[in-house]
Amino acid sequence: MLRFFNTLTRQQEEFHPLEEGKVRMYICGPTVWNFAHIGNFRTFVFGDILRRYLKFKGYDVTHVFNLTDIDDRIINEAAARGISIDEFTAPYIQYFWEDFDALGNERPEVTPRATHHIPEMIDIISKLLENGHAYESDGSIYYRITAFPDYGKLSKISFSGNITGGSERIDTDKYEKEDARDFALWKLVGEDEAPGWDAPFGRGRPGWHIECSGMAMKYLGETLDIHAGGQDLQFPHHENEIAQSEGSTGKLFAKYWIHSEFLKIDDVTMSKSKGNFFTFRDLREQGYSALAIRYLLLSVPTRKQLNFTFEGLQGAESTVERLRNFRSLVTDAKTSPVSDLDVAALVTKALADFESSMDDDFNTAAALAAVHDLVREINTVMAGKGLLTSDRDAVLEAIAKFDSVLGIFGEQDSSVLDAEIEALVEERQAARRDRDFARSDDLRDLLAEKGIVLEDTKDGVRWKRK
RNA sequence: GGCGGCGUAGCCAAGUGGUAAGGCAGAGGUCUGCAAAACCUUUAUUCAUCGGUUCAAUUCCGAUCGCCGCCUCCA
Repeated sequence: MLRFFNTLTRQQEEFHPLEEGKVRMYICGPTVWNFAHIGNFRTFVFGDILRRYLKFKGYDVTHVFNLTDIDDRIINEAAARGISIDEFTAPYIQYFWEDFDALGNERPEVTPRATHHIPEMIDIISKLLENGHAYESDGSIYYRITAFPDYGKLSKISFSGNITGGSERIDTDKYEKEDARDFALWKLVGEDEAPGWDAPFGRGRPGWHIECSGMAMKYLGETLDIHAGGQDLQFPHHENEIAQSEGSTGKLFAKYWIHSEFLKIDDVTMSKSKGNFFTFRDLREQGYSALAIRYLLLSVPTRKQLNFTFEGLQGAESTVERLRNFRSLVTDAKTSPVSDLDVAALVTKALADFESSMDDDFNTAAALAAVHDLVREINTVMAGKGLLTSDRDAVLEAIAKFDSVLGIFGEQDSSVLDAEIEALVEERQAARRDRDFARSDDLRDLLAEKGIVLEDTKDGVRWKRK
């Protein structure tokens, strides 16, 4: 049974079964023209782990991932250049997906553009106006928080001494709102002064929370199973989504909320405002592999902050290499009629440990420990008497299962070398047989330059791509 | 001011009321022409500090110190 611990809302104090073997999940992505930094991608990698694991458990997953394009800067900039919003955002979106794919993430089923869903947003706002959860003021539409007593249930924010009262950040006179906490659903823009969309309640632009309610409910229904995103979105974004959605439907909006914690760089939180952020591509350009970056990002459970260090990234590089070596060693393992250990039992235990760890609120650190335990145990068996044929197949199957969730083993190297390389390997083998080690070492260096690393074993030469 | 999180070996870290997973790095060894890979051994009498509860606390409670976040565009 899948359990989601560390529940954040009153709704989650009891377990909501995921019905009908189906999971509908929604993740808030970044604004498209921001260059998502590596901390952003932690959230997206976890979203990917989440959907992969649910599929592993046999659920049919529908995953909606929103890269938002409703942003005043985008709308204004596109208008200033005389191009459509889609034309303006296309290169940014492409750039994002390149990184997303390179990190080994599966594409979500639905990746909607907010600007293509204005009617859905208008529909929700109209309902909220009808049932008294929203009001018009000075041409704009605001959400009436006093009409939604549950407001604050997700973030457990109490407004007793908070925003309504003494916060210096809110200038209550600046807004024509009934209550300082009320937030904009629809922002009026003048007839010709700026780009906007026509609505029954006037020409304007959506507020920055309504898009997620609109798209989530359009594609996933009025009640979602899982809603995820970065921790910083919990308040106010997700709180406001709940208010909008539940205010308009009267139904539970999301059964589970999962918030990814921030990334720290040498114990300082990475953020745009601090300017201490770097992107996935920065790390790639420094020579780190996508697999190692992915490994590092998922090596700490998503609800805890991860302290990102280059020492740690280098360590992840070594770890990923060890995992890849392991799969390669098992694939090529010479089978033996006898074995030192009950490998079938080890595999069964590793799979069980992996699954129970993941079931426990997606404890990836513990799940990885199960993988590493099996790797060490099987390496020991291979270093001893060897693997039974059936055991080798069982181990390879287990690796495939682990990796269907984690995606950290990467592609398996092609088993075919091109003829030129093949000839060089043969030549080196001949030199070794003749004990011409100088020649043999030269050839090994030459192959290394061509990206082929050789390892001599008692069963012959092994090679892998660097 | 309101709300929340964290402090475990050189580094990244899991975890539990009964006495510390895993990875990286380090040291020694096995194997090897060398290298690489792999294996074995080893690295926290201790989980920020001080109290309390308990037969027993790293794990519960309280206090203290330190660090981080949300409340404001960022995942």
